[in-house]
Amino acid sequence: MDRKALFDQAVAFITSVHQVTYEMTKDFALGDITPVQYGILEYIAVAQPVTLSQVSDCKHISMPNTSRELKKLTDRGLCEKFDAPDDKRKQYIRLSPDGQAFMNAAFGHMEGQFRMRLATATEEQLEQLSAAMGVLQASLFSEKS
Amino acid sequence: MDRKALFDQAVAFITSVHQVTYEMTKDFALGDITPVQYGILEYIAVAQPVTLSQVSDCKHISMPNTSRELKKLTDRGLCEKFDAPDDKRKQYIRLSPDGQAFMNAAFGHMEGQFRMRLATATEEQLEQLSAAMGVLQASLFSEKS
DNA sequence: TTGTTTGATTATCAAATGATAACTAAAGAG
DNA sequence: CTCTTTAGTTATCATTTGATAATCAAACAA
Repeated sequence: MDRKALFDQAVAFITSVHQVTYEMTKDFALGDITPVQYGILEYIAVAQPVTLSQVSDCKHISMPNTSRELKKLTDRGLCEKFDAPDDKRKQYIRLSPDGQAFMNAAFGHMEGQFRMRLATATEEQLEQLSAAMGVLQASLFSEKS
Repeated sequence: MDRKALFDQAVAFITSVHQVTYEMTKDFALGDITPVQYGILEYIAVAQPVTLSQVSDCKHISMPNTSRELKKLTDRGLCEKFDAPDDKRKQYIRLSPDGQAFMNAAFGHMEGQFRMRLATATEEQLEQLSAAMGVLQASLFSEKS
């Protein structure tokens, strides 16, 4: 198989994923939440409870900046910090009820877009889709390295 | 098929794609080119020649800001503007030789990462991969809407 | 115990990005 | 020929984001 052609296909594919992700999320009102803050909330939503260091590592934001943004978010009542029982240096973070509601709305919006895109798909096509994502995530887009 | 589960899988998948894309590109030296500027160059590379308006539309940057960033890039000798023969209002943009060299290096780096990830894959797996990307791009990540 | 590492905070600064208004010139519509 | 729209530019401003230094307390290692 032609690896160069496969690479070109992968570039086009990645571009499409980014493009479609943008289109599926752009018309959700962030209010006064900045894109970076939204990314943090999204990460907390799927991984909570998390420490500040985890947010810093996973979202590639320096600790001082992570601390700053997270302070803003807690001040706005979207998430809560609580001490780790084992290590008094650590702080865990989770979404507050307001934060949960916000993220539920965000994910709900995304899911709506998602369903629209797949509205006309047959059962068989959905199975194919799931299988295709499985294949890709097991190989090209695995995060083990 | 459970659509909610499929949605969750899609969210995880999209996250992985973004994550891996970041990891494949992060250690390429941008020099004094900013991320937004890099995105513009990448777009020009695959779509050249393009007008300013096209860049603005596709990269979701307002015309004034597109004009500003493109001016910086042409000043640095990475791309060139030339008048459209048919419409004197339009300006086409293409990469300069330096810009081409830069983007060749960038794509070369990405391709290296890409090959590393697929180094142990069998011929059959590569075929599967290509097919999987085809399936996804034809359904979930099509950009027709 | 002393020194070092880790987790987090605050303060400050610089740079990148986004937004808006005002403007020019060419093209197109009536 | 006007009027409007399109393509692009310049200038300016606010905000967001990234980067760095200095600090603190707890944990850990010698």
